[in-house]
Amino acid sequence: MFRAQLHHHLTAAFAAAGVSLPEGFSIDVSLASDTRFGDYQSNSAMVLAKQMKMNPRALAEQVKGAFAADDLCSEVSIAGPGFLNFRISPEALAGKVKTILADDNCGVPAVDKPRTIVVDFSAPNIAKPMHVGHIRSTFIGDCLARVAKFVGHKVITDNHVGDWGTQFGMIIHGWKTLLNQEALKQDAIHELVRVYKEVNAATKADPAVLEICKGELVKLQQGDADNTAIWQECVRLTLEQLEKVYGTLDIQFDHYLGESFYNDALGPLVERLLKDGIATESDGAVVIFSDGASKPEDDPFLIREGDQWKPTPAIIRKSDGGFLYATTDLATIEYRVKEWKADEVWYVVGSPQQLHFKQVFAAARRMGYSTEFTHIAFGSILGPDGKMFKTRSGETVGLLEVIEEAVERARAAVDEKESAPDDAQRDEIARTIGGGAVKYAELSQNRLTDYKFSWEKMLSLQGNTAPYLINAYVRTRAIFRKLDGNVQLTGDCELTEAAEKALAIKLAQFAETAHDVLVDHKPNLLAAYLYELANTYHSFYEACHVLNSTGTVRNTRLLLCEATGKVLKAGLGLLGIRTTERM
RNA sequence: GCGCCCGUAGCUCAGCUGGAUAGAGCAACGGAUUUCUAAUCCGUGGGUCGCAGGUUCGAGUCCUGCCGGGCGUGCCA
Repeated sequence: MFRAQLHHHLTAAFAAAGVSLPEGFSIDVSLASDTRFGDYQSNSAMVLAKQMKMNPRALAEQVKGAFAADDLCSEVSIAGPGFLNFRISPEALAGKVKTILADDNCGVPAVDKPRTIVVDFSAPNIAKPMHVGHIRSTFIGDCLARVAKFVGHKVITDNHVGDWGTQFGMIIHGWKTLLNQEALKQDAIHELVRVYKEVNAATKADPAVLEICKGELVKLQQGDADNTAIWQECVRLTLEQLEKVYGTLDIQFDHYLGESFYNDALGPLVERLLKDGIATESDGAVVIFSDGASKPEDDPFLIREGDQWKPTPAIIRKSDGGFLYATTDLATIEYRVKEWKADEVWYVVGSPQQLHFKQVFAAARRMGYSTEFTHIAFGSILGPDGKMFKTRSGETVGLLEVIEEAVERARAAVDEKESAPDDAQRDEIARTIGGGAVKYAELSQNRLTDYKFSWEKMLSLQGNTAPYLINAYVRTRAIFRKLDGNVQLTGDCELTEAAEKALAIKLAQFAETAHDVLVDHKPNLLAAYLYELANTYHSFYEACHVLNSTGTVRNTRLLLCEATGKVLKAGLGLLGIRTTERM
């Protein structure tokens, strides 16, 4: 990629200019903040001059004089206090366009050292529907897994479903007393939720019911055959329905190892932690306290109370003998490291669980695991009142409901345009556009900030949306459809018009973007890039007519169209969004 | 109380390890179509980047304090 090439040449130029870099200093090359100055820029001369108390402008001149990459850059200039600006030569751009067309990965280089990365995301609960609150983890996790795989990592996706927990006491009791078999066949999750809610209400009215539920839970935990069978059926029915949802979302998992998968490992794990002195007993529970290895302010097991530090241990076994999700998470780590040889584990889970993960990761390190754990946190989707969507409150919007509404609206737009001859095709187009719109609404957003859920946002088909990007792709295809196979593309590629060059440089930057997404695990960088690419293509499309042109100009533009279509399709694919040939 | 996160245009949001005149979309207004899909393009207006200090050639970005909001903080996940 150009940025890496420039970085290489610039580093050499600093050395050739006789500048020795301070320890730990790395030269920066970034996209130009304003394309009037160039395609790429470096601020390193200014930063370095400051550190070394030199004149930044003079240092920049020195480096510029030593910079040798005539084949890559048509222009190197210095501006302001010492910005180094680089313009990529039309020849290099043309070469890159051809590389994108020839390469399966659109010219995106693979990482030097592929790693085995487990991505843990989505994690819905059994006997509960997926609601909009699951959007973030599901879409972000899927996207990051796709990108990681795309750049050459070995990726294992694992859906850590919530298939074990205290709610099963109530569900089992409800199953035995309130279940409607017909309704269960119709919509299993819906019926399970109904039963759960009814029992939940009953326990509040009558403490005796609560006792019965607790009894059912204990029986389940002790391996009672009837209750185990009911639980297994709940899991089976829910997963069956979830698979359909994931199917419509184009999301796949390599594994569905839910919490229950680790049940047998929990007891021995706690005993081992006790034996190794990592965990201790406290008030009847087994907990992990601080080991004092890190500074108090960095210690996840300490919290400041007034002017002293008070312990906030991770509890791994309750005083009643029950285990908690910290226990399960530790057992899960052991499995992923031992069985899958994971180098990294990414947890795509909301930011409220920050402390929990800090503790779990710290405990895992104390257990001797050097695996790199990352909590890929995200903000909350808020209700119209600005408060969190609560899982319990029932006032949530279903994930499928949102998708269906989006598809319906897209279908109306498709009908209006009459872009496809028959019904089945229009349905397919509407699904692509509607589903894509919902995904894009999420993925184009910075994951760390909260945002208010709005139908308008999720369903918008105008502006910076998936339909806009898909439309750009459709336009690339329409041109080739018009040619009806009557074209023989050659290697002739001469970029002369500003719009052509702008498009070519944008295409080239897919490589940088694909890698940048993983630096901070931010899909919105990819979405922003694709939006810019589509925007640049639309401008090119208006400025440079393709089919009316001839000779090399025509061939060049056709190459640009082909490359744009290819990158858009690949990029949207990384967001988990499909494309369509017409719309 | 303490910790973490957030506050940017009327609304929804970008803003990459500090960089050039703070950008998009929606909404508003004005243009563009005998030509490759107008779900498009081009343009106009719109800002005390919560407030006050500080660091420096340069701060939306880093530091301190304050205001406002959210989340978390020993036996739910």
